[in-house]
Amino acid sequence: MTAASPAIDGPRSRDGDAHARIADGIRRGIIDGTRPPGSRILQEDLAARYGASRVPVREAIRQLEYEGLLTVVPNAGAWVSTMTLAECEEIYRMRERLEPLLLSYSAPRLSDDEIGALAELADRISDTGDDTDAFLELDAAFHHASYSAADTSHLTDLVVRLWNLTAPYRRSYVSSWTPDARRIAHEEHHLIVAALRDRDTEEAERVLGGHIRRTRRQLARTPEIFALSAG
Amino acid sequence: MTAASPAIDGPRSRDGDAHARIADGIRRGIIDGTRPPGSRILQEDLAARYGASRVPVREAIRQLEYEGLLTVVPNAGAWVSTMTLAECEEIYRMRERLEPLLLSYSAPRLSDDEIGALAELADRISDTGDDTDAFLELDAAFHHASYSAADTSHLTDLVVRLWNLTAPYRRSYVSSWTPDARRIAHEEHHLIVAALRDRDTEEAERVLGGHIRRTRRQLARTPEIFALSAG
DNA sequence: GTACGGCTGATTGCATCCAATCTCAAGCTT
DNA sequence: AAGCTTGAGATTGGATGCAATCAGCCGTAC
Repeated sequence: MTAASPAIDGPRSRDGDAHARIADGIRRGIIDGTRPPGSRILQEDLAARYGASRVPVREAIRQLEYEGLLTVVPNAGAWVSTMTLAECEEIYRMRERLEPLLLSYSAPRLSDDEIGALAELADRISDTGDDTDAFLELDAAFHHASYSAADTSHLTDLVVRLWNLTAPYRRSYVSSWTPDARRIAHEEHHLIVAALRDRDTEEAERVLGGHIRRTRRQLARTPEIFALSAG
Repeated sequence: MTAASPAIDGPRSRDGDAHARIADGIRRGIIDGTRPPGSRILQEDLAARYGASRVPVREAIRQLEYEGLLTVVPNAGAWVSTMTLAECEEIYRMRERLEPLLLSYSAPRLSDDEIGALAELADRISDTGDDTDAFLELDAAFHHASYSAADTSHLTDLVVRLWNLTAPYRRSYVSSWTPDARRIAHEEHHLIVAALRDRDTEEAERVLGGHIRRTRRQLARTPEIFALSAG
């Protein structure tokens, strides 16, 4: 009864991370679109899927609730959170102020090699054409790498969390971009790399802030992607 | 065995909020100094104190871990998080960017009456003299009230969370202020009120940002309050 | 005198079990 | 025919119990 999962968790031992494994799994499902906004989360399903009991599942659900990814109604259940356009804009405004700050921590500590890798990533992003999945993956890698040298804890976590919150909508949003909009995004990436090369942190902050601000304003012009969230 | 707490939780019923009650209790203890940074959190203690079992206690611990208030080590236990000066400065830099944003949401929606109440609060803060406890309470009330009209969700929660994270250190920090430093803080409160009265949101943002920035720089000059955290 | 290994108590991680609550549809009343 | 009530099944909330792990202590060997 306990383990639907075959043998992979054989040790039945207490690594003390069952809840973390489960939370990671749910989170990944939300980010990659397997669990769309509004879909139900059943404790027993997850327990079976991860070969655990409902206790660590409940801990994972509680954690994801506080990350904002799940909405829990007492005695009723948990659902993947849906966002309104206004909420999504709120997140983007927060990112607009926080990510330049994070970049200001990271930029002075990036090595020349790391900046070179960023330049290469920016090139590859420019080559993605209209392949949305490729763009999403490389775009996340680019920004993440640009922050990688920051010796911050809370700020880094928060920025990742804000990315995750909007992840379910980013796919349909990005796929609606015109070729022109894509081109501008690509150019902004190259501008960030140039500013980092110049060791001009302020300029890098400014370009990044504008990058996020521009995507926010564009988001406001595509409200239809939030209509289907009610499921 | 189950209930060491006398009778207050009599209904034994499942409101579905046992974990929330417990989390609130621990959080309050951390904020008011009852549970100082570094102090141990025992699951069974809490279960007894709140007349619950360890299951909801664990959910509460998971939540507070996510908020950053607790540090959990697998198979070992949970402790109230300690912060270094660098971490605390990081939090202040985040607040420096986020609280003006939150104020920009709230300011246009504050009624004249609410602004009048803020003015009165600012006056009362000016009268606290060197009563640190009174200052802390009124200062929190002032800023909270200035944000109260914001129709935001994630941003509001986050700002509260950031306040809570530095709460254990704010008391000893504020009590180290010179009369001059206190006077400047009081004046900044009045300047914020004046900007709100003028319906000049940008100016209010600017003053608030400077207010937080100034306290951050002052914090950097009193590193000794972080020494006693290992306790 | 000091370092190492095994033992005991305390504490955590997780599974299982039971009760309370919700959902939803069928049947009854008006 | 529409609305309300009632019951069964599904699902969650919480309590209890047990195994795994950790911290500290004592005894022993060198």
